[in-house]
Amino acid sequence: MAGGAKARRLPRVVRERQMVDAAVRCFARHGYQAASMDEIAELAGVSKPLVYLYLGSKEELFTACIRREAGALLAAVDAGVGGAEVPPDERLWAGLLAFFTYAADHPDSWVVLSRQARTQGEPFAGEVARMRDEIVGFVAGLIGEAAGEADVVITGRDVDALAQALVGSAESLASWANETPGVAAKEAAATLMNFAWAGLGNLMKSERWSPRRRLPGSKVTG
Amino acid sequence: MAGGAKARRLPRVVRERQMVDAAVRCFARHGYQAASMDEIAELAGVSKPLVYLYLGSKEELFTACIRREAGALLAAVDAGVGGAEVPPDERLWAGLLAFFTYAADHPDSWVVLSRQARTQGEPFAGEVARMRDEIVGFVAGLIGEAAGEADVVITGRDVDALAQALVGSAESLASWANETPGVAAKEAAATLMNFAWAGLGNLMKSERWSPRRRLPGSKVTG
Amino acid sequence: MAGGAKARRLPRVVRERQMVDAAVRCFARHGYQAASMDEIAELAGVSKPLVYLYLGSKEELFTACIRREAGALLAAVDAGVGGAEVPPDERLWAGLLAFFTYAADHPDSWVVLSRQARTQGEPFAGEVARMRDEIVGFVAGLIGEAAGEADVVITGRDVDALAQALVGSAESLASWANETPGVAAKEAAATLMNFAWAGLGNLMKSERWSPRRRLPGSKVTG
Amino acid sequence: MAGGAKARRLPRVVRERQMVDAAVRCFARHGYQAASMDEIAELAGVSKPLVYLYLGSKEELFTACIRREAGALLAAVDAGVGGAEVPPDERLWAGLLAFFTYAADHPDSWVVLSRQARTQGEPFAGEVARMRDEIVGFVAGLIGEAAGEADVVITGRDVDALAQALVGSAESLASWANETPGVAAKEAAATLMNFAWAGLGNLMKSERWSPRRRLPGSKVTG
DNA sequence: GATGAATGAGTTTTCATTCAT
DNA sequence: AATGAATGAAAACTCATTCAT
Repeated sequence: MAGGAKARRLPRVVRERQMVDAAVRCFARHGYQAASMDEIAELAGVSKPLVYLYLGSKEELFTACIRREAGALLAAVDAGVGGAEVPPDERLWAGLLAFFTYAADHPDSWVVLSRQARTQGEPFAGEVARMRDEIVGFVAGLIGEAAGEADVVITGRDVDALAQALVGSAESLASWANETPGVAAKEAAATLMNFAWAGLGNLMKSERWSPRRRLPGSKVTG
Repeated sequence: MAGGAKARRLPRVVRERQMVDAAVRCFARHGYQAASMDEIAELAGVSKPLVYLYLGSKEELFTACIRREAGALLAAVDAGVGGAEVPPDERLWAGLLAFFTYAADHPDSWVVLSRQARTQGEPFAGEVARMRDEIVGFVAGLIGEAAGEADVVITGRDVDALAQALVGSAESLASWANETPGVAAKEAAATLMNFAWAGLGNLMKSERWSPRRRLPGSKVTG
Repeated sequence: MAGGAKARRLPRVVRERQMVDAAVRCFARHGYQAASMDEIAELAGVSKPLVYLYLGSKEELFTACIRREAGALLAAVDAGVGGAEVPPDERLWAGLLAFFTYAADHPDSWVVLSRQARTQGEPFAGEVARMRDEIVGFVAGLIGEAAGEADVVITGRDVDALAQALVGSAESLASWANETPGVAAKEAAATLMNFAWAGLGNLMKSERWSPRRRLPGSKVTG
Repeated sequence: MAGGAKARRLPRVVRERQMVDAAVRCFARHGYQAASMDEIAELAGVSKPLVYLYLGSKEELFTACIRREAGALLAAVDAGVGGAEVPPDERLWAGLLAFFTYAADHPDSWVVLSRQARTQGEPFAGEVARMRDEIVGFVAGLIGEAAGEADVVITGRDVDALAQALVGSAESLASWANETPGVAAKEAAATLMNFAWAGLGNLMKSERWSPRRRLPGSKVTG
């Protein structure tokens, strides 16, 4: 008797994967608090005590979800990005493409990481913040590298701020793309690349925007 | 006898404000689900039944928070932005400045709007999405206007995507600024202005970024 | 200024009547527990503290309702029934007619007395039981009287049981008549008179029903 | 180890029965609204969550009580009544006996069915009304049958009204018997049989009661 | 390896009731 | 004569978690 509809007595690793899969889905759909262990167990096709036996507690289960999904996202981006011999804009492009592709392919994972985990306070926010910091750091590195190549001096905080801005726009675009039918990952990546890298390029050329001077109360003149 | 520690028998409007104030704080700190009506009532200095008498239910209370804070944010931005006679970049600058200032001055409000409300599903997500859409629309208008001035043709969806990216980076920067000591609203606005408007400027000049061509599997050559 | 839509500053007696009127209606519709003092006060057109000022408490209010309505029902029946010079069957007929008429004219009152009050345990059940006992006693008196006239000896308990049965059938018929369109009070009274007085008459003649004798397991024979 | 004071880990069916038993008792004593789930759970010897897990909600629990008890009452009556070959008066006698016996043996059940359920509005009143209608229908059938045998023509509504009256008197007697020490089921059934069947018999013989004619305002003359 | 049975602790919500004016 | 403001107490219901098998 092989290939029954419901496999019993599976090895632990398989069962754990099923459970975390189910949990990611539930957490994505309902949020951490509203997702119930009952529902997760049912969706995983196991009994509740087994979930506790393998994953410990709801908190640990959520943490496991965050860790696994964060790792997968980072791995996907890392795999897409080339080594130091590739110029920074190419590396950013590759990273963005990998990122948008991951977000599109794993919408539940993306919702958990970008939304649910960050609103649940510690320890979850910290857990996902670590991953985000890594990405921000990666982007900051690229920006710094580009600045170096262009012989431009930028303060560390400016670099951080720019990286934050870029990552934020990527996050926003990813969610928008997931919710808007017909927006491909490649398209989103291209838009962002145009938007961001060009802006960075100008910064490199020290072309900064500043408000025009005008007399208080007077109308603006061309 | 003035200035007692605990004011009793206040008029309804005052009490309602106190309650919504307390609720915003609790919801910001713990999220919608984890915040308890008990805690909110205590923080507001009233009994739970009064909260229900005046605000109806937890759901209505959260909605009231979202509406009030979204209104305040929009009002702040609207008040900062000039009319159509002001050029778009100036209007964006003014809007960003007002936005970052609001987020810095009302961190709980900002957390509720940007994080908590958006993760709680309907009807809350929709409530705050309306406000965000207004801002995205405002930014999209500016971008379109700038494109018109530069005689550049951009598709509506590209404008939308750019607006999403810009708003996303502003959100990201606002949260980062709030969590990073010593980052002023003006500074954040300036960074974003440089980053974003310059990027848009390049787009206007049709200078687009595109990946360099390379043979599959081959190394990239500078 | 006379004849306004909402009269304020009414004399106490009037206000109390309004309140008890409203209470009877609410208690009839929702039952004692489910009826809320808020609703009663609103229906009476006064504020809740006034209800408490005049009627004391929910329990006292319900008791007041029961007392007033029970008194009204008894008064109606008493008024309809003649004195001792009238023969018992005529008195029963008059009482039934008055009773069915009252129940039809005051359906809320009847619901409160027959259903709501009796299910709420003490002290309410006792309150209404007193009234019912009076009616049962009245009926028992008539039966006893008729027995006396017919020179038949019946035990007190038999008389009680017969009175209980007669009153129960009257109650049942009254509720049925109120819920069944087109059944007049007079009709119900006539049906019951036929049904009951004839049965009593037979009893008077000592014609009793008893199960026929039959052999166990055998078929019944004519 | 048998006969422990408190049995733990019982199969679901057993627990459910215990819970419904306890619920019937509480509902009978306090009514639907006043009975608390806490008390029911305690009386059943389980925790509240288990009650909710097995029975769903207070409403469903009450419905379950009504259904079970109504079913038991109907089954008891059905079992007592013979088939169509038994003459109608014998069938009525058997039904009444079974009915009074059931009411005496299960006083809580009887209180729930006759009082509590009928005052709680829909869906409970409807639930129990179905059962009562079955009994009324059964009685109406007997009356009709008897009328047929006696070659008497009665309208359907008269039959209905008589059945309502008979059932009402049975209900009244049952409650009275339960509250009055020393009244046996058999005695109550006999009283009712004498009272009711004789009355019906007279109806069959078309001996109807009617008020004597008298001049308006005049005294009655023997 | 896996589960049916069970619960402590907490949630939102409601309501009769009172105070201060 | 009358009320807007306010609450203590308790209700229904849920959920993460564990035990015994």
